[in-house]
Amino acid sequence: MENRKVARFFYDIASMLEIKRENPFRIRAYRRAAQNIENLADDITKVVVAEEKKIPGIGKDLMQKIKEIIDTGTLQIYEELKKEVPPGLLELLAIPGVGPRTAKIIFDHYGIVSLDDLERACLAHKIQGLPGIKGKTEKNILNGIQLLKTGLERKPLGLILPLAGEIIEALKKRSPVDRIEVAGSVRRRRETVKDIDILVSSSRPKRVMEVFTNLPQVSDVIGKGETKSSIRTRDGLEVDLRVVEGDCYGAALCYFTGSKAHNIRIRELAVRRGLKINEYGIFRGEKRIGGKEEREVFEAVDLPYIPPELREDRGEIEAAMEGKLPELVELQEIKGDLHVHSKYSDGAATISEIAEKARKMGLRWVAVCDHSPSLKIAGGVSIEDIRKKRKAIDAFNRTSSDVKLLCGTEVDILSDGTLDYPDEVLRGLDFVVAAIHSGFKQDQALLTSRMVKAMENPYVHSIAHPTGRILAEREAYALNLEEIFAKAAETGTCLEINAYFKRLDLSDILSRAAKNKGVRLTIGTDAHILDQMEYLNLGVFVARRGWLESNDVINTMGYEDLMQFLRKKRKDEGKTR
DNA sequence: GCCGTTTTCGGCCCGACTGTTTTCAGTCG
Repeated sequence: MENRKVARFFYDIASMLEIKRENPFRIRAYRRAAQNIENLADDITKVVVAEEKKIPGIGKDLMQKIKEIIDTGTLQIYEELKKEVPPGLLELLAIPGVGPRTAKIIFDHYGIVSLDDLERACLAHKIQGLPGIKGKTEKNILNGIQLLKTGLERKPLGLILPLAGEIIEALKKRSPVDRIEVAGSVRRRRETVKDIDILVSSSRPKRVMEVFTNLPQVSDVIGKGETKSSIRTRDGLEVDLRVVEGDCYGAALCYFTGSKAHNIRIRELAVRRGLKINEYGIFRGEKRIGGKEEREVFEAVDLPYIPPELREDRGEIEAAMEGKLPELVELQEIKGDLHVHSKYSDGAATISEIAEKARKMGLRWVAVCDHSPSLKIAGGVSIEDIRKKRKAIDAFNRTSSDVKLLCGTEVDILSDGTLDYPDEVLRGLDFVVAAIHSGFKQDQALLTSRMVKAMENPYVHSIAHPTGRILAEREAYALNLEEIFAKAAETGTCLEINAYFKRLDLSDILSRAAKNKGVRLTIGTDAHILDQMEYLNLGVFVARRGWLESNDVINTMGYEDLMQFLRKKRKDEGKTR
């Protein structure tokens, strides 16, 4: 999508203006615009052409600049700024502890524009002695560079949640906490997170800090104070703990949950009402008028409660004002998993083990989707074996009343867009999810046409991991998503939210875009071992962050309704054929 | 540069911490 490219221009302009010490509010305007463009569910190019939708934070001037980027591929003001502020200088801003002021001073004196050059200069002690910089700052810069190099990168939520849970349980058990919750991006369920924020209320904060900094998971104590301590875990993750008084727990929870952009909007609303909101409560003048519960913060600015997953300033404030917040799908509403592998292909579990696991998780049905023959490396199921699987699943279903299995497949979309099983075979299956596993490097038109062709098949119910991206490993393949969404809506094909912790594909933003185009979503864990079925919650988090309601997600259907729904596409297609 | 249930001009979120400072600037979340 173009959105990220356009946003990049504005982010860079903001940084360059910052280095030039321009008007801070102008800088903020560029940043906010960049963020809003990045978070836009629709293609910015289309929005600009249509001119019907107002993007918050983008007025006449910035709209003109977006047009310029789309038309010419660049921006005049950007090119001019680049002459004054070399792009390399922006890299230095990525170092924790180095802001625009420090970067500028270093550049002005030594012309340094790269991490390596700055590291050498620090080691040679050439940085201390510059105006406002002494030994300690120099050392901090070095630490910052080190941190940046050794991976300050974000980690997948799925890996972090269990750790956050462990720490919270340990604190509950061993220290005098009254209330305790995870905050920050973990609470907002972002797909990746940089650190874990935990909020506690306690009458004995010192004791809580003591226990926290001595947990077995701790490798270093970064800082330890009365109200805030930070540690690094053995796998290099930073965990911040904050302790507040019970009376301001709600205000603090809001504050530490963020996002920052969301908080700013809420506080702006407070200012207009003559109020002040901070982490210590809600204030009218000097007088505290609330803050014990999170709900009070929203009430103070005349808004309904906004779930943490929506707090990204992606339109949730406006929606809340108009009473149009979505009723987000809940984990408890999910009746089954639409993508699990069994021993028939490369999964580790038998169908009865899968059903037993589903039973334990409180699910009512599971679609067992094994690979098709061309995916030899994953033990693709031959046509002969698929008949055996059909019989085994039918036999299982006859004896099981509480959990049902669907005989499914994850059929390969071959490089010419045909499917890896003939229609006669697909017709005999309950659920068909189609996926691209080869030819990732094909050009956009070809990849898109493969997927479109698959969706036109009346037996294909959903497309697995539609963009192919893998967090921190592989970019999405080149697809025309506008076309994919339109075709999905037209043919009644669903798109998958793959809940495997490294995929989460579709993403939150794309799920929302798909929904807006009239597409329904399926959630599948893509589990290859039983434990991975528990990633189902990650899929729900993506759905919630994508503003999806229960009706948008097929997994909320009971078994009978689901089977009826799955048969429907075939009939509808049959009519038009 | 945006934006308006006090405003089309004059505002624009809030506080903590750190390092460098004799009262504050820079950075961060």
